[in-house]
Amino acid sequence: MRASASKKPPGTNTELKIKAAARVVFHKKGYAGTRTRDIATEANMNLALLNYYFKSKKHLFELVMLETVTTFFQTMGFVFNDESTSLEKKIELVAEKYIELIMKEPQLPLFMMSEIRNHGASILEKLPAANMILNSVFIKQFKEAADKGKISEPDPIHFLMNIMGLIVFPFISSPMIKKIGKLNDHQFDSLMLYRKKRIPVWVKAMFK
Amino acid sequence: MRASASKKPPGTNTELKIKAAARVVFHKKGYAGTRTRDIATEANMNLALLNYYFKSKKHLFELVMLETVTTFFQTMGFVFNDESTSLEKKIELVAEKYIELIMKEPQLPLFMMSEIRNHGASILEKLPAANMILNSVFIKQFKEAADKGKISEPDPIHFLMNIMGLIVFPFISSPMIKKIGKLNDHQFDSLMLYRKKRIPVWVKAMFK
DNA sequence: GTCTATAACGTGATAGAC
DNA sequence: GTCTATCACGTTATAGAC
Repeated sequence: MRASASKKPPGTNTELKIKAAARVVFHKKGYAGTRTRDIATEANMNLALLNYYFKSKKHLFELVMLETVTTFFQTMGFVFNDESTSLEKKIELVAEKYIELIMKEPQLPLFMMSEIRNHGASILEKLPAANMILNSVFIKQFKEAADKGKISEPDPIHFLMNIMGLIVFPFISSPMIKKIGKLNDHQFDSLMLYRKKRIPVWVKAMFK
Repeated sequence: MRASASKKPPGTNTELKIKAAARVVFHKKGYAGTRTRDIATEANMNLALLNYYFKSKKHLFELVMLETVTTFFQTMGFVFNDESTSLEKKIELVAEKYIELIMKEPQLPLFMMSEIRNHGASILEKLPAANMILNSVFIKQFKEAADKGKISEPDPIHFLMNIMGLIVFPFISSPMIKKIGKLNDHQFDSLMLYRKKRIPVWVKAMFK
């Protein structure tokens, strides 16, 4: 006999299954490209259940989107606001955490970028991501290093763009990369694991 | 009195207008997100004309897509296969040409990546892009430099990913970048112009 | 070639039985 | 809570007049 163990209501089982299926399909096909029927099928559920648990396709999408974007920025937030790690260590951790995250969910970056372009402002408004980053320990450490002349580029926005570009771009362009490099999925993953170690080295060299 | 100047039939005027409108709308909203009515409106045309000149939405899309992808890779092809320029010069030219191209059409990279993910293989099969790059003068020069120990990373695929990541990622993530950096459109463009000069420097430092 | 009207179909959502 | 059947609507595509 199982006691009702959790403190917060986790939602029913079917509700969770639907949301998980929605995540998979939305991430793969985007909002405009997914059919609610695809989600139902992916969840092994009836179509009517989608509208019973979640009012509409739009509402379900917004739930998924918010969770996805939150996850993405939290990964950065945890690393960037750790008082106990150095600037160099933070670069290593960001590369490590993001490459691990995206290897588990390769669709994530392209999904986020596409849908933010389409549904734009409204998504980003809901998140305190901008200030979370601007006021982070990371930025403070970066500016200190820049003031001491240890960094050749004073604007941290380039630092951020470069790190994230090196991490994220290969995943976004993976079909092309695989084609050009004549790589299968496994070989592509190996390259990304290799980059996990090399990106911090490259970044340090760039800004030295 | 205008002579019929061109050698190849350019298509009628309305046909070209429709295709131009289709490019704009498809680039902005993607295949699944665009309505044929949107294209007709953008072109100031009647909806029926779309199907008269181009058989279907899908067919029109494939024309646009092929032209877009071709343009994208040709930009790389011209630079990479110039026998008269050095490896270093090629890096400068790629950064310059792509940043200029994408500043004129900011939707281009995200459109390409998204639609290649969806309609996948079929698009890339039509292009000899992979071999064009692999057999390029650029790759030859890269390998020569690597053999002489002038480059710390022997696999050119990382070189390519890094250059393109530094160039393309900021555009793909521009809504986030603008939010995080509290930038307006003009300030964002200034950053990209700055990067046009800096990316070659960064790339050289990375692989030295 | 261009237009209006409409057919044919797909999709989001709901009613109502169980 | 779950299912089947169906509605209401938007969208692509075409028929047919001009």
